[in-house]
Amino acid sequence: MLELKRLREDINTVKKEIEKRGAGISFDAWIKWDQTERELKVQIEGLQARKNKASEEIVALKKKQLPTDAILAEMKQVSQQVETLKLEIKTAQEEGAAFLLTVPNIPHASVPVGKNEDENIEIRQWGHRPLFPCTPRPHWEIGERLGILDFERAAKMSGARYALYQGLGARLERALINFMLDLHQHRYKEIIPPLIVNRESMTVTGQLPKFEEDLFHIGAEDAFLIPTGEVPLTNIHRNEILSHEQLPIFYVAYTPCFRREAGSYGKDTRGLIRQHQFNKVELVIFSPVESSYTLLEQLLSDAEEVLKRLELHYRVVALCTGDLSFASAKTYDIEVWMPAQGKFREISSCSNFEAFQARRADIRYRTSAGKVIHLHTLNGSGLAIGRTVAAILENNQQADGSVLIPEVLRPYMGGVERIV
RNA sequence: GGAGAGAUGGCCGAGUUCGGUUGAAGGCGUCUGACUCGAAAUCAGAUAUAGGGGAAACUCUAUCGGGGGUUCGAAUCCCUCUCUCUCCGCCA
Repeated sequence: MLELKRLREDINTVKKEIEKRGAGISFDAWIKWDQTERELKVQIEGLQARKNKASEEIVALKKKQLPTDAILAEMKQVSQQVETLKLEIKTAQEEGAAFLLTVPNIPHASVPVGKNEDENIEIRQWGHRPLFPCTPRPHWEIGERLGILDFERAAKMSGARYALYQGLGARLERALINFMLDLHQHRYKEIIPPLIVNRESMTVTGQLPKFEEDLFHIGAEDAFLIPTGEVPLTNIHRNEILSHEQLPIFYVAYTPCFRREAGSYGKDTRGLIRQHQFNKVELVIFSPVESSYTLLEQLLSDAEEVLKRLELHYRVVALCTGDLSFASAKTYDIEVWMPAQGKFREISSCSNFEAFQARRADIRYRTSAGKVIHLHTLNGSGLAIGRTVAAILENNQQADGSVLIPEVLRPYMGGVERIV
């Protein structure tokens, strides 16, 4: 949610900034609602003040045992007027608030302006493409041949876009989870959150009200399966006032994630890239406002560190305004090299939401100057586990069909060096 | 699932029986000043958030878990939802 003050004082700049996303949002109706709301508020408050004064007068009259009929009758009327005006203001408020929940965040000044992902900017590359004696196989083929991935049986029990891991495949997935959690321990506090959250939690992080069709909904409870650990982690401090000494707060959590993937029919239909259920290690930071962009770089480098240790070739891109997600002010994607596809694929997304989520969640902190203000939230994948498995299978495949386990994972695999 | 109790400011905790200068006693904490070489102790004062008006001093409005109702007036009465606690049942 954007800052009301900013919208009121500087609507034209805000419009221009939002326009960079290419979202095509009109603020005209909101401006009217807001004006109506403020006008009605002045009227209501005037009447309210009269009522409060009258209330004191009534007490005084009663003490002196004087009649109160006249003033009671008058106040009854005033109360009715207030009632009517309140009904009017409620409509304006509800319409205005509902609209604001659908407005995306303002991109940070450093975000490159562009229409779509083609205009994202590559920041750096790390490592180099592995060389193969013959055409590298896609990871699903490798996984099925080695008997560690079974998509057919997963489809039988659940449908398309589910995976069944077996044997060393399951062990590799678990090894990655533990490796990543251990790696992030030095800065981040480990959390195991609920995987089912309520409507409000989803609204805070921005999945609702706009993207309900992407979520798995549990109708009987009006609850949702989380699409990312970001949701419960960010909601940890909902409606809280923290002290500046507590900040920044770093959290890491392993969670399964659940996504409907509505509208992505035909995309990545094979393999581990796009699943309805996948595992992820998520990093979330609660930051003082002045250091959130420094911490974004920190977050990014913490996520990169995982790929470096796994010795996987990757690049970092800065998303352009047209590719930025709804709640984000600035996002870096980390893309890992996928040899079979011959391209980089997103494996982590690190974002600074500034106060966008904090305002929705009302997460504030007391500054050293004693002011209470909304803090900044950041999150990043550190990393998506399924995609990491895919990257390892493809990048580390050998001519004989086996797959080498990255050295750092071997202690997590009981010393296994190679899947054959 | 059944029966009951509760939710008040940064924290603890009165007030709810009998609705009326109660934005809310008291304590703790925090801040400022006095005392002190300094500190502790002590004393005095200050100490919520949001929004409106005003150059400012200041002033008005809302907020006692959320929503709704009764009333001239609600922390206080009624309804409802959420959460917490106690007892019983069931359960990994």
